[in-house]
Amino acid sequence: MNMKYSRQRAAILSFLQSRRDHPTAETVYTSVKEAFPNISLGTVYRNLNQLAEAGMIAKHSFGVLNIDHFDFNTSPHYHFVCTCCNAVIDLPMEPIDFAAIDAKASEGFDGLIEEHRLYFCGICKSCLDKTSRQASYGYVENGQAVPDCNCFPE
Amino acid sequence: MNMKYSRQRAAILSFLQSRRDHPTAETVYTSVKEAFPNISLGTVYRNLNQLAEAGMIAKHSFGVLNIDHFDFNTSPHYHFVCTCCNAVIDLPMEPIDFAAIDAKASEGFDGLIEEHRLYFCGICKSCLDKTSRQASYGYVENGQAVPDCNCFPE
DNA sequence: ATAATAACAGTAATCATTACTGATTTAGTG
DNA sequence: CACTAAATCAGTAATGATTACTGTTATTAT
Repeated sequence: MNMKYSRQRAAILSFLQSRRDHPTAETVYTSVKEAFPNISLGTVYRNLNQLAEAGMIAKHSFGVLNIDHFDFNTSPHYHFVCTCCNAVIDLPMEPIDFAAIDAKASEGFDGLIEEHRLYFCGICKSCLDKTSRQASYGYVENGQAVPDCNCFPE
Repeated sequence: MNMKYSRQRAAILSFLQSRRDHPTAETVYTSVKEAFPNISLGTVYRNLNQLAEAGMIAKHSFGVLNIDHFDFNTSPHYHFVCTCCNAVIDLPMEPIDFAAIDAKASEGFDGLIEEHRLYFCGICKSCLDKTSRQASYGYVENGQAVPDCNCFPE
């Protein structure tokens, strides 16, 4: 199954390259639609999956989210997911040396461990700011400030 | 919102308690249906979510799988997901001390990291066995044994 | 140019999960 | 024990992300 060139796929890849956040298929669709008004969401999904399959982009499926995110950056790095606005943000940390942990996991387990998946959850800067701003204006529920976040609407 | 007793919820919880694997809502449904033929899948989902919300069970959403798994065991432990048969298996390892790693993740990041999610992927014992058995019988594709696994059909 | 086939747009289907609705259970009170 | 409020139920419809299908168009090698 050879990969043939297509203008749509090129546009999708180029859009991904231009972004540092981790767009969803829907976001890619909305953007690429500007240059290709007839492009269909299925085409976007198919191409994103092909590109991921070919190792040219990364597809991230976080359990806390029910939507896939795509990343032009395929080098190993870790992600943070904001449980408030669902933003996916790169963590500026060195790759962790997981050798010891993987070894530990393999002990007493008779299957073959091939990889691990790790990500971090919490509240991003924008949501923290919004939360305190709202708290100071009285948007408080049950004694806790209630963030009504859509900091990075996607 | 008080939690009122219900026979259905009791049966769901008791079923979960009886299992060491990590059943899906569908599996719970199929089993509890034997005692409650009229129970509906929606009821199972609602109760599983309620129980998870109350901290009585755990709900695990792994990115590699597109289906939730439920666990009576709420104590901290790590999981292994077989990418071949999709089984979810407890790893018999001590809880990892993540303090240093969490601290590292927080460095240079201006959001609030509240938790991390970690799990391991690979091939479970049953699938490994099946693979080698198939390989010896010639079920080989592209030079690699192709596991056709459904070891733990769920 | 032509022919083979990958890719397309458009649309329908899938699958896990959630939301809605009117009937039934539960649990506290007199 | 009756009664009432509210949680829960069964059944069904809706949702939302993703994939599959189909007939047409674009790409690429000969």
